[in-house]
Amino acid sequence: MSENLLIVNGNELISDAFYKTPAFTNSEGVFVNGVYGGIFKLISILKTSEYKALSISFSEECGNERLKPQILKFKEIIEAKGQGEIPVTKELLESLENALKDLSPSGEVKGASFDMTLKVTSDLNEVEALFETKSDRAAFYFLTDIGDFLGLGISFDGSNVTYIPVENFITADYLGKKLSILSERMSLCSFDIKESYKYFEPSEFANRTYGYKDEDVSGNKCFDVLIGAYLINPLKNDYEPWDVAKEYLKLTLPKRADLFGKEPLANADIKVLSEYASKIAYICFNAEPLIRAKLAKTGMERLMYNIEMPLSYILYSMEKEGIIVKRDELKAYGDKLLVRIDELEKAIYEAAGIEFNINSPKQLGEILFEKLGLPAEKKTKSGYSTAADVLEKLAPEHKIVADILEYRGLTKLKSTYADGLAAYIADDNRIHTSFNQTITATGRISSTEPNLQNIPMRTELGRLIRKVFVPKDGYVFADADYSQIELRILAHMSEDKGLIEAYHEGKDIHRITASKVFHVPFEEVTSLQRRNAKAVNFGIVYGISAFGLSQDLSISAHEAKEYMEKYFETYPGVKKYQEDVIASTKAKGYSETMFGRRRPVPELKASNFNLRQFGERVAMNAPIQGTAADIMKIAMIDVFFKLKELSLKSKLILQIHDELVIETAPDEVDTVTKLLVEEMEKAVTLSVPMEVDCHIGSDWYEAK
DNA sequence: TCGTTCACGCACGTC
DNA sequence: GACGTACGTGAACGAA
Repeated sequence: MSENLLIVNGNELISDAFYKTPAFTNSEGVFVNGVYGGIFKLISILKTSEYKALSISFSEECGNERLKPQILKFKEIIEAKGQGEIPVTKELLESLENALKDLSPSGEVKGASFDMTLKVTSDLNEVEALFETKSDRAAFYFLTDIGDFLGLGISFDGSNVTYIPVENFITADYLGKKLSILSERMSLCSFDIKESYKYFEPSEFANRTYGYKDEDVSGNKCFDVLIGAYLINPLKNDYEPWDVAKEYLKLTLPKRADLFGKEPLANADIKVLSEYASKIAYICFNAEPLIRAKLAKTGMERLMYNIEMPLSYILYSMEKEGIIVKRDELKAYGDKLLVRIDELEKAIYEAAGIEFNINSPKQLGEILFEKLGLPAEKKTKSGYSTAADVLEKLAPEHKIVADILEYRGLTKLKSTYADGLAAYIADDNRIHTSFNQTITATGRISSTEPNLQNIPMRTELGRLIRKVFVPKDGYVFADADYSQIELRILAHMSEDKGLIEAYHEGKDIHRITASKVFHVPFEEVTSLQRRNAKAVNFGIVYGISAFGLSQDLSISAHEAKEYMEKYFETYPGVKKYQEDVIASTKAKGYSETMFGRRRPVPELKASNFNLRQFGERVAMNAPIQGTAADIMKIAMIDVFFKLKELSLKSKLILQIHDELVIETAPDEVDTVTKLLVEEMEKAVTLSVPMEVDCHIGSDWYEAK
């Protein structure tokens, strides 16, 4: 009960708002800025946290003639809602919002305003003095523009903000060092903190040589408002500062694009720059406690403090390290593809009797289904589907189809990988991808510019690209991946006896499944049976439908349904688990991983059947995929700090969901291999063993 | 009118 | 199920 009760001192709330909100009157000419601001704050707290009830106390004392009537007015409004503990309901929020409208002279609800004093200085003495400020925390924001560091906004109390432009003695490195030192004695908060690690290193990580224990949640070191907002709701498309300002503080901050457009920030007015950076620091300072409280309420403190925050530092380090790509060999690979692409292009034009743009699904559709009269399977919104699986079925009908498929495959390799990757090779001959921590709905990391998490693997020709990814001179790659981590998590979470037992046997899991499902001895499982069982195992993890499975295996929906029924007979715990997880997700409105990471699933309550079905698949998949992501993140942190503890030269450089790549010094190969396998396997203890395979190679092709 | 920019759909690479 | 990128297309926009 007490956990969910918000206790408010009414006098303080209104008094605080009275001084922070500019004076204004309601339509009757009575000053109401304090009431307005107070209710505004109350609503924002109630909305961003999970209080079940509200209790507001008042005292006679208020010490200010102008303040008193506003406190009384507020008391009147609150007492109309009930006495003592008032339940927090939708109705309560609505009536509070209506009260706001009544208070506003125009009837329009306005956002709160920045209660901020901004000082701009680059005077060395002043800056030195500023960094001596006594406080238990600070919020800052590095204003950067395509690599240029322009200035720093920083606040120690959430109302006085200083903007320090980079000039003269005040360099980016100087400010970074100041922050590093500051981090030794106070908690630091920023927005998208990974971007500031270029200049500053929090002492928590700089001095750390070991991972994080489950039991000590390291609550108060670094804090990233962006990551916090993401954990609370991972479904949003973006988390710009203005967005957080609006959601948590009801403040309006212009979007960066609106303020500066595409002009380089260096050209912008110092006043605009300083205001923008300072407001973000202000937002961080004031949103931090709200977000911390919400993370505590929702049980995501460990995720935030022990996992995501240290991870952001590690991702920065991996990005900075990068991976060497052999420019010339990549070029040669592309040229080789081009020869064959040209041949195919000619053959396709020849067969079609006309030159057209093969890359255009529209034109291709017209050629195949109208000019050549192949049997069409109209699928997409805008015309014929020419997707690979459709074309494969058409292949026997006309020789052009096979050529088109090959052409598609080769041009994909050429444009996305050969040419695409080449554009990202930096002067140090390395590709420095961006690992994004706040994109995915499930908790996975994503990689962009370029995406190094989808380098070809399936076909031999595609896989050859991996030969151009190499470690530095004399070094090798150590590549470690979890074996079927998601299926193992399913076994653990579903507590299915058969599946758990199967993993303890330590034999080929797909073969065991086939043997059980098709009732044949382990040794007599055919390769087709194994393939089918594997597809079902795979599909189950995705919460696949019978239709989806039928597509995967190119069998009828009826057959697919039979497979799934047989599967559920074999592993009844899995079926039970899936039903339970759908029900609980629906009841709670969100799914949860083993570590408490949440994903809202509003689709489960949709009236549209297909959307609801989608919601069910999400509910089945998100806890599995998300738990795998959590485990890998823990492993990365343990591996990273272990490398540091042992003062190894080897560096973690890539993560591909269930796989880690370390650029390994030749004399450290044995240590690193052992370390990787050990740390990854012990990142979590499940009811099934965790298995990690590690390979060494002199390029990524060989190491995989 | 022409060229550029943008959002969108499609196709396909990975785990 | 979860992503990111390349490409073609058509609409919107601005300059000429």
